Amino acid sequence: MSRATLTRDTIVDTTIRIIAEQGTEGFTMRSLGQALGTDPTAVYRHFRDKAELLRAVSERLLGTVTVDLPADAGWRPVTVEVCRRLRSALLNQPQLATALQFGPPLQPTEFAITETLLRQFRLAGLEQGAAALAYHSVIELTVGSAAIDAALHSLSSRERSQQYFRWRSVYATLDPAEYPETVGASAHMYRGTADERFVHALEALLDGIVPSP
Amino acid sequence: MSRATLTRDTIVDTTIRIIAEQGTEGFTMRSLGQALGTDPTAVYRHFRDKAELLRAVSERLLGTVTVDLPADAGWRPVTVEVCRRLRSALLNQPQLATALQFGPPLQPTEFAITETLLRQFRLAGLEQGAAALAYHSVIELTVGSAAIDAALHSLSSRERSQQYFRWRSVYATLDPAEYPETVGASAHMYRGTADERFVHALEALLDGIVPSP
DNA sequence: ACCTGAACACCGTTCAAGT
DNA sequence: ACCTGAACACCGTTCAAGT
Repeated sequence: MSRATLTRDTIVDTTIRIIAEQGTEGFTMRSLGQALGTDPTAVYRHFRDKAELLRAVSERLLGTVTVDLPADAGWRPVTVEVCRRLRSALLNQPQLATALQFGPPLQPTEFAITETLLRQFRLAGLEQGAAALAYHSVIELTVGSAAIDAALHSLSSRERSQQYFRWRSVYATLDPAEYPETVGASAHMYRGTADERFVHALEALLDGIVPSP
Repeated sequence: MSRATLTRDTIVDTTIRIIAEQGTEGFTMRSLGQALGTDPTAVYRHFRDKAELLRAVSERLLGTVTVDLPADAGWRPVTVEVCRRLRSALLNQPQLATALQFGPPLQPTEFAITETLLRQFRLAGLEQGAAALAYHSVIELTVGSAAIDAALHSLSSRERSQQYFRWRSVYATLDPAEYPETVGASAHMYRGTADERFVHALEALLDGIVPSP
């Protein structure tokens, strides 16, 4: 398709598009070669291996997380915004949310995320040690939310709603003698969007980290 | 090694052992066949495919999460214990924490986890809708903590500590002009064990979900 | 009834050969 | 300097053949 000379940027662009359209498992070096209109092995001129390519992809995706943040919104809205963007970026590359990465050795954009979040917690009045713990806490929640939602991310919002509906039905039809609470709460499970549930969880976590006066 | 006739239980046992020793990527149907002393394809007599085998593995691992819980410890210690056990089980099968699964269609042991957690939140005084949201919140945090820690899980505790030390050093040697908060908090990052950090985050989340009176 | 082993359709990656 | 394409060492899985 894309007919220009092969560059790292072109390759990263195409990789992101393939993963968005076909999911992680649909992306292979051969499918990438076909989308680029080159031999599959031509990519190895620009990236040492598949892992380095995916690292470049994550660098690109995470680069959007800390740009153009509202300047004077206060620590809490900024924290929520950064975490929502991070979750969204992770959804676009399940391999990232999944494991392996996270934790240094990181890339420049990941340092920017760490710095931004730590700064918000310091602005909220936390000491350095408490800010570090708070940072680990929100990262764990964000990664988990993305990992759970990743499987449904390639679905349309309509299909996603149907899937949630189906899951509620599964809970609703369990044996009420054995699973009374699950049956009772079944209508409330998987309610709203995954992003809304994530924000709710994040707000509760922030309430616990920085109790309001 | 194991010389008995092939059964589903034997196969699941051996799979868990291989994943524990060599990690997820070290487990292949061929390595499984070798460990069982059979042809690699013999397993297909007992499991439709690799996915069904891994589902049986997760069923086995998650089966330990809700057994023998302290009867009268109160909702909060029980919640923490269930989440810690769940996290530990997920660490033993990174594929589970990773994605794809979670969310129905689930297996019996997963329903037991859902029921137990919902029950604790009801005991804590939450309405059904609030209990469902609380359930989603703690699951997200638990899965995320396991996913982040999965990469280091096959290391010895000594190697793990060294890794954390190395990561702190990375943060400490960043440019303090660009990353002042990260450099300042570097000594506090990745402090203690991953389990301790997880419990800290979980306690904060529970504080936010059920404010103390 | 259960296991074997050749075979198939894939992977990521290497490397000599082309232009 | 960059790309090609055959080839290698793997995968998961199928299926006819063995016992």
